[in-house]
Amino acid sequence: MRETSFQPLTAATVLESAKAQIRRFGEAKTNVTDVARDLGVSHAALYRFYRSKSAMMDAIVQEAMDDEAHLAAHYIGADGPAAERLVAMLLDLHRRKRDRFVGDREIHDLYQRIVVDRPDMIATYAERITNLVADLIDEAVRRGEWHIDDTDVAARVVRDAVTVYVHPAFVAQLVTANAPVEAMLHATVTTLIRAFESSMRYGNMKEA
Amino acid sequence: MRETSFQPLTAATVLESAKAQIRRFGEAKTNVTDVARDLGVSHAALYRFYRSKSAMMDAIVQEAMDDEAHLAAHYIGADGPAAERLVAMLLDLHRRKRDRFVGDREIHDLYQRIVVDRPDMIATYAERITNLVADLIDEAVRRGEWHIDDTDVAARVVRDAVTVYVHPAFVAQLVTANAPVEAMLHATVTTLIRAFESSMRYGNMKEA
DNA sequence: CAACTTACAATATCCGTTATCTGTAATTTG
DNA sequence: CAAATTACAGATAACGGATATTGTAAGTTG
Repeated sequence: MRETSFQPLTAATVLESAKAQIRRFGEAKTNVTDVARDLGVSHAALYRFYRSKSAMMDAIVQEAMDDEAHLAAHYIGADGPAAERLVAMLLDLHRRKRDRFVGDREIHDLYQRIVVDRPDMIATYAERITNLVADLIDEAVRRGEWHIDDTDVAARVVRDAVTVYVHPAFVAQLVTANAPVEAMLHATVTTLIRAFESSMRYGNMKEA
Repeated sequence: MRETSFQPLTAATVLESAKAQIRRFGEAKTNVTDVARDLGVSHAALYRFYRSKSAMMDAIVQEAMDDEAHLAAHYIGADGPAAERLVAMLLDLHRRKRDRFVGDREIHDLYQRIVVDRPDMIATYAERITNLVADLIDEAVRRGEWHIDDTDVAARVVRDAVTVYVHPAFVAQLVTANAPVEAMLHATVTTLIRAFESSMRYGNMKEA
């Protein structure tokens, strides 16, 4: 109960209660009346902050996505070789997903549902991360570490190649199967980097 | 109706009728009674060939998987540079999935369900394809085209990197979104090949 | 009057009943 | 007697009325 430790009702406190409900009972058994009861208000009060229940669910996942983007952004414009930073960035993104699956299962399940039900949200998120990768690649090219004629294509190659390590459904499967995920992610990224170091000419590939 | 053009009842004819039913009505509306009626026999007769309805569904997808493996095997031990053969092999695998999605939607949907419900079947299939990729890589290394210290790791890197282009759910999404899938697949595989040409040392990575 | 509650309409979910389907075994047929 | 059918029991799914939930709008309160 949030009610006991009194807090003003805000979008953030509503989201906290919603997450708490989902963690206890799962998304399926979570209804806005229970979330409101947890906050000590009527369910209608929550519609001041979210115009629907699904907007609330979306916001929870959006928060997680923002967290991941922030985590990844940390490696842009930082010191050290681009190769090490790219590996670290993608490893971090993988670990965030894995940690959610292992330690915050119900939220992970919600995230996974959104991946299916909201391709638009996922596309926006994917583009955001891809742009961060593109920024890192651009730096490496400017610093002369890598030689790539089309850094946008290179960024999308990276994104597609590591999707399997960051997509909630695959992470769940790989972790469950006890696969050596980090080693494989490392091998994959190392391979891409080798190509970038050796110089990649993509020619005139048309945009997405 | 298969009944008109008389054929002996075999596992293959049963599977044909099952596929025909699924194509017309979808998996959900397909029952074994209808499949049997289409063949002009009682539903119990089918249990001689498949010990359950789900075994029948599995067999349909297994047939598709076998077809894909056969398609891929074609490129092993063939003439021409390994780079061209790897690109062609993966492009073929992608196109088979895409063609099913575009021209045989109900069977594609069944395939996609099996991916979720039968991770064991998928794992076996994935390993089979990965082994073919490993064979092709081995050849390239033996012929001195590529320089790779651990071809099994390399094969798994290829598999993970192109999963997004051959996984039914992703193919469906990419094709629906009108993404330049073949160009991206080509860019991805080209990148991996560049690394292989330039020489990949994976060191002592532990097995899956 | 901003923040909330109560009241209510529309929608979705639950659940007990009914019907259908699956899988098996005893029985028939060529 | 091999191959199939008919008959049937258990499992699954479809149906529909009762219940709960969502979302809105009118009303209440500090």
